[in-house]
Amino acid sequence: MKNEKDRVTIYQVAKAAGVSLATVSRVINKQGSVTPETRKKVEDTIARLGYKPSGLAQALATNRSTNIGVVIPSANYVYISNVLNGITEVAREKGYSLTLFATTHSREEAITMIEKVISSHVDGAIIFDDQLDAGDISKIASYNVPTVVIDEKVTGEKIGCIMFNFDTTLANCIKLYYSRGGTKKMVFLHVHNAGRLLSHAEKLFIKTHNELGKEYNVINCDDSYARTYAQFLEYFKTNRSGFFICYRDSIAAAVMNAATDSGLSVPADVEVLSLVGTKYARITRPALTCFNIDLNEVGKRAMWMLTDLLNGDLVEHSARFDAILSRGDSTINMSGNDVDYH
Amino acid sequence: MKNEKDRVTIYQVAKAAGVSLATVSRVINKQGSVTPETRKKVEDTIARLGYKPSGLAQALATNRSTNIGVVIPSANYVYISNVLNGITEVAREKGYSLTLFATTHSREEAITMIEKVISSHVDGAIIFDDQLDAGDISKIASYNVPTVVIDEKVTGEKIGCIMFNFDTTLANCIKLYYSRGGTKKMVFLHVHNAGRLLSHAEKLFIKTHNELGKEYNVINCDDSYARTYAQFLEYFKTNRSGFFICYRDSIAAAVMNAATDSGLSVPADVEVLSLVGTKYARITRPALTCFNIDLNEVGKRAMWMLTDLLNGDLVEHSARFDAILSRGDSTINMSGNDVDYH
DNA sequence: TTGTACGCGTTATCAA
DNA sequence: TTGATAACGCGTACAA
Repeated sequence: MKNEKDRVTIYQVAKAAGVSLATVSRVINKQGSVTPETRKKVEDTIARLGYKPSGLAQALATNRSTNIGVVIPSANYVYISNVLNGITEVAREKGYSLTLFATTHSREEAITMIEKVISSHVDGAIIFDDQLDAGDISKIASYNVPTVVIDEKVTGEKIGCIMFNFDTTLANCIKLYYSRGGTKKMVFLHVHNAGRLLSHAEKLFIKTHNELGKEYNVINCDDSYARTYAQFLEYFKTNRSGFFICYRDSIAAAVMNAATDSGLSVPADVEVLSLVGTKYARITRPALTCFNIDLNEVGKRAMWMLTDLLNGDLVEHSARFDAILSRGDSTINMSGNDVDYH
Repeated sequence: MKNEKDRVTIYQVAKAAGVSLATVSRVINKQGSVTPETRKKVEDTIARLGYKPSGLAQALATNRSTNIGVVIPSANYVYISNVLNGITEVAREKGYSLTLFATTHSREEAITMIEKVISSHVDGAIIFDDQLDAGDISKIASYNVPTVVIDEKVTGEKIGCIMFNFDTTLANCIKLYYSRGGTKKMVFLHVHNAGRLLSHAEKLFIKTHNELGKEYNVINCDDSYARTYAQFLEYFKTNRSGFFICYRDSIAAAVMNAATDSGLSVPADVEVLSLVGTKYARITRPALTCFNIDLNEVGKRAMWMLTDLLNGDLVEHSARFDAILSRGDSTINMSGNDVDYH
């Protein structure tokens, strides 16, 4: 079928088929006009030699790589892989490949990734990384790389953005809780360096409590199930109640399991709410009440916006996803919608 | 196509700095010798013009793209994203970018992805996809693309593979269960088209039972928490006991929750075991007994093997990861290790 | 130390 | 319908 030596080039195909390489190119791209017989001759030699055009050379010649750069934190979270998955789906549909640029928690590294994205000659980029601010995004766009940003408000000719809105839902929840006679003290679990979504929620949590004149608490915890579970096993030895607002399902489950394993009843003694809910909120017992944004859908939307941007017909450069309260059994007085996690 | 604003090229930098483009190239790659002053002059112009070398052109010229192709199913599973994450970590360390080729359940699509990998001119590939068999892998390797395959036995000059071993652990578990006086009927949950790992486990399950002369059951179910949960809510109306072996945590949790929500006790009435365990096995109550392979580690190992392959010094072309029984509270007579999910 | 010229594998523009 | 030939942006022997 093929020699294990060098790559078969278009030139070798041309030579073997006894035509010019221009003709081969026409056959490959089904462009221009070629005699059916020459076409067949060329196609046969292509098959015989096992020739595959080099995407690299094609991209260089056409200035189109059909490749999208994706910048995401390497943190192994379900909701991140949900976003990635949504992007993947639409990208496949539209014929784009994805080049992954995974960042750690360091901003320096994130900047490096931006440089790589620019160098990599991708047709566009989707960025979902807290380390990067509007300035960084503008920079990448200034290099003529159409970009869609997730969870950061940036606008521009070649920029689209998708925003999350947890604010309304969270504020409503807190108010509803107290208006329905909630008496447990509300506790916000602070995770260091967990991104702007959480710190923003925390600010809102505090602001709302101040407005209502209610007491609250903020507790530091690790972004790890095991450690948070251990921490709260200790915690519940002296504290026997509370309403805990947690970053994501794992953390919420840690608090909840620590509570039940300490002989407390959820939600009678302890109530728990997860901010970034995933399908795993459904497998705990009790099921977790959580805020939900369909992050798979967010990924799809991001990729759609990007293709529109690439085609020059994106009209609405900004989209918003509102968090929906998905009611589980880990809270008492929250009313919310049912969310289908398929 | 429309003309976009032109990219700053090495040639423009050379012209602006008053040197030849070879000199600029030397500065970029820190190769050859350049006078400190010329170097500074060039570096300044680079900064002033905001020049970024084109990875495409570099790759074409050097025949190295510093890019690895990754073929994985698009199914949004935790264990897949764990593998991807492991690959990502090491790739970042070694200075490689990843190009993602996501496949659906169709074999046809998987083949297409193989073609794309070959075309994309990547330096190497990591493949984790059940749709692809040894022949497909050999094909990609015949195009001189060093490849590491996960969960498929393939050998070759430019090929490495990582195998999973669930067999020993599963067979031992089954035998142990009966030898310790297990009386519940064992039930294997068959999921259609869920890949060779599961179908292999199923065969082994049946074989072991036949050898022991024990009765067993196989039940079809969907690879979805919600549907399996509903199915078993129905099931437990008439069946009040059993030992269920499930594909992954979501499915196992569905069966377990359906059992407890039907008033059954786990593990007294119903025992549940998850084959592909993840950290989510720890957040259910009772905690799930599961088989565990550190898939993050698998991803890392795959990438390590690939870099060795690329450097021509891979000695052991084949690696094996044994499943470890991680004991939870969803079974009675299983002994196993503690697994740290960090 | 620096510059010239060619190659990498395509596409695209002309003539023929 | 075909075939030279010039880009595309860069690396690199080789020469100066």
